[in-house]
Amino acid sequence: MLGKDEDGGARSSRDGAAAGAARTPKTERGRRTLRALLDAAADEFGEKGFHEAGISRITQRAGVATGSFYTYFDSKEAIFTALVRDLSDQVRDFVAPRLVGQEDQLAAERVGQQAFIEFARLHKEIYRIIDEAEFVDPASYRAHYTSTAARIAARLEAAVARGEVAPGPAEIRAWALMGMNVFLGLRYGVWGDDVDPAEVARICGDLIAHGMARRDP
Amino acid sequence: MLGKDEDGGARSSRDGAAAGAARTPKTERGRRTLRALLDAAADEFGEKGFHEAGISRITQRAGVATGSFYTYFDSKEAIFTALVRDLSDQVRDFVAPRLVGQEDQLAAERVGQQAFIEFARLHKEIYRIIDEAEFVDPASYRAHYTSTAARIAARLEAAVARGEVAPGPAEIRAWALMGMNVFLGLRYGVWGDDVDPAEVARICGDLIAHGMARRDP
Amino acid sequence: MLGKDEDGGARSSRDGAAAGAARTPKTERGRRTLRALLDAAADEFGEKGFHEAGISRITQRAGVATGSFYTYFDSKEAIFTALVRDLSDQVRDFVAPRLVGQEDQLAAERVGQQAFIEFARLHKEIYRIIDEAEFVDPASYRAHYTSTAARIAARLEAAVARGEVAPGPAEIRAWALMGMNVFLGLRYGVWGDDVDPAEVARICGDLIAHGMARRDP
Amino acid sequence: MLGKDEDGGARSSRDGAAAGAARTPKTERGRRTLRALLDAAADEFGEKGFHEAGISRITQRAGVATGSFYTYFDSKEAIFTALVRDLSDQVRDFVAPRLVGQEDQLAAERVGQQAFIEFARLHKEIYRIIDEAEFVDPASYRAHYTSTAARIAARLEAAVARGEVAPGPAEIRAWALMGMNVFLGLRYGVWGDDVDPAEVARICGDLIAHGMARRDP
DNA sequence: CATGAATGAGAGTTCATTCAT
DNA sequence: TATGAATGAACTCTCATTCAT
Repeated sequence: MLGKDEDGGARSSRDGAAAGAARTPKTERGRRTLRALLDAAADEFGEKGFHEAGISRITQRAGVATGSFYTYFDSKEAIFTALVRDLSDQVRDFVAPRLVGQEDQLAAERVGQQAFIEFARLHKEIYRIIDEAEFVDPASYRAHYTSTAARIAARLEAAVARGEVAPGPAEIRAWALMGMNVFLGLRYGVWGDDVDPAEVARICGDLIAHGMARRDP
Repeated sequence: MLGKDEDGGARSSRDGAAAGAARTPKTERGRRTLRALLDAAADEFGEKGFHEAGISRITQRAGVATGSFYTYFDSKEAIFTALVRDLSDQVRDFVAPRLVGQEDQLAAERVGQQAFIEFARLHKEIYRIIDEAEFVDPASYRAHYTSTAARIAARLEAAVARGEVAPGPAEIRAWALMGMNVFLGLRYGVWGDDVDPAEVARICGDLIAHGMARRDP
Repeated sequence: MLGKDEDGGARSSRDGAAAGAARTPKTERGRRTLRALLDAAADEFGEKGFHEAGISRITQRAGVATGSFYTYFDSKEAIFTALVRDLSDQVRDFVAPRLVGQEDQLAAERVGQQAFIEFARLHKEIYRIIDEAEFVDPASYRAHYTSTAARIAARLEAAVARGEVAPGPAEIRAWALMGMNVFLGLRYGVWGDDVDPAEVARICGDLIAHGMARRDP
Repeated sequence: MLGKDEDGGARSSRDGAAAGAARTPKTERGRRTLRALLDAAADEFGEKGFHEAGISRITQRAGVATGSFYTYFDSKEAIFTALVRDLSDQVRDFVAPRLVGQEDQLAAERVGQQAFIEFARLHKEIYRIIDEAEFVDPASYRAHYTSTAARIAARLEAAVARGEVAPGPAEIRAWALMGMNVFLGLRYGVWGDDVDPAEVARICGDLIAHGMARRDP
């Protein structure tokens, strides 16, 4: 599943996306074909899933010949990986800017949660694609969650140091937060839009901050 | 992903498991063959995943002829569905008994969390299988989480009524709890056993009960 | 295709039908099972055709176990052959009685034609089954038409000798008559009942008797 | 069974044959492969019949890889249908030219009959293939005979109007003529060549023209 | 004589990838 | 760089027949 926590880092944003897996075209025509293939792949993988998707259906959607596919990608896995990365960048670029400038870490978590649900609503097929990486490319799936959790943990430790958050084991807490995040995104972003993301984020933020135990006066 | 919350209900435990998708054998010999196929399928799907798994490899593992598979299942999808249900029953039967007799609901959630991680450690392949249902049999995947969340929500509402839990929207909270549950199970049950499940459950339970905000004296 | 011309002969009528291909049961129970299998086979072959029909579907229709089939028949072909013979007897028993006592041979042909169409209307599935023998059991298919034509030819020769019919090569005429017979049965018996069989027989009989050339005064 | 009466109409002769069921190749090489597959299928279906025929045996005969079959046809049924149409065109192109320029309609029918028997002698396997369409593709089988009969009927009506043929119901007569035609083709074209087609046509033509009743002076 | 599970060869079909043009 | 036909291994699924009970 997709996590919200792509807060910048090494990769160059957009444009050069998917550069690792795809051959870089030298002509303008080639660039158009590559983009057409990625877009077609997003549609095809989104509709059918990795295994039901077909290379020739992707090329058909893109309006190019079957053989042209291998001018740009080495294999079906390669374009899938390129696509996951392309989309992963899009999440990061959507969420990251909204995290900065918040009052404290708890507020930032709440805002991030809300942004993530909103993103999921806009890109339902993307959610499914990244999820399937668990089966198509397990290493990257694992890496995605491990690194996302590590970043959340780092933020929590910093927040503890700043006195915004009560002391406690950062990693366990990070995985718990990520789990909430992902499932609320699934339920209120992808599966239904019956509740305002801001409301979801508020409830979730309150739970993270104060728990659910009865509060005596 | 798998949720812990299968606390009883209509389905008869074990034995009749997978009854919905498999043809029910009329002889003892048939019963043995069916069980052998399900066990073999759990191994095969667990190792290879749905698409890489092969019917003939399943029958080989089970020690029966290829054709015998179709005496019990209509298709690869059918045995997968049957297997998901079979395993789902196993989780429920493992977790449910430990939920009863707890002091209050917050304690029950903590105990359930611990039991779930322990189960995940014993059946790592199972976790992967149920996860893949999102792609192989989306309806059952969705049904699994929707109904699990509904049951958590019902417990929370009862707990609110009993005054054990502060008032708040049950459904959102339920999805948040389920998300924590699933991801902690993934991290500390399947991917690593470097932390004691009891410790994980304690931290998580504390988060659920009191949140992470700094507590002033 | 089926011909009308089963005018008695060696085979014992009904009852012992299909005796050649099926094992003769010794008990009353066995006799019932055999009959049930033949009836079920008529339905199954009639609906699906030989290749799409299934032994186990036949036994299901008959309400017996799969294995019981081989108590009575050696193979799928065997029951098919038995069935063709069973049905072939039925046509003969239906048509033959009406041929006797006609004024002359031309009248007999007309009456036979009418009876045949009427039979086809009552047993549409039977028509199809016998037709398929061309592919399932070519020898018997060929034998059926060859012997039917031979009998028609013999009748024609007798009629020529009696002066009822103009001289001419009997075999060619016989095949021509049989062809008309079969196709009119197909069109006005099996495919449609929009025309009265008596009318069809009258037109056809007139053609056989006087041809279609303009008759000058 | 095959009828002789494909006298022109909309379909473009040869070349574009089978266009309805086969994918149209875009290169010359593709055109050659398609033709090789159709020819190989005619041999294979002719020898073995539809159900005993095998796709891989067809591709072997054609000298192409198994998978190449599906570049041109969707299924075994599809190539069978294409083949029926291809062969149907061949009959039409063989018979139709000889019908024109005859003295009157009765002469045309006689000539057509003869041509049809001659064609059957040259293409025995074709006869069997089209016959099996009754079971493999009933719709096209039915359509073939229905439309053939309709064309014969139209010719008869025109002949009646011209005074060449005595008045009478055209459709019934058409089915009777087609039946003769088909069965004489089977007997004297496919099953035996012991009689000169011209002789068969002469006898049959005489029957059609004047019937078999004794002609008093 | 009945039962129903077991058998296994063989079928049609798919599709990622290659390659001649 | 584009094309689209060619490839062939591998798959799921069928079903007539056998046999232990």
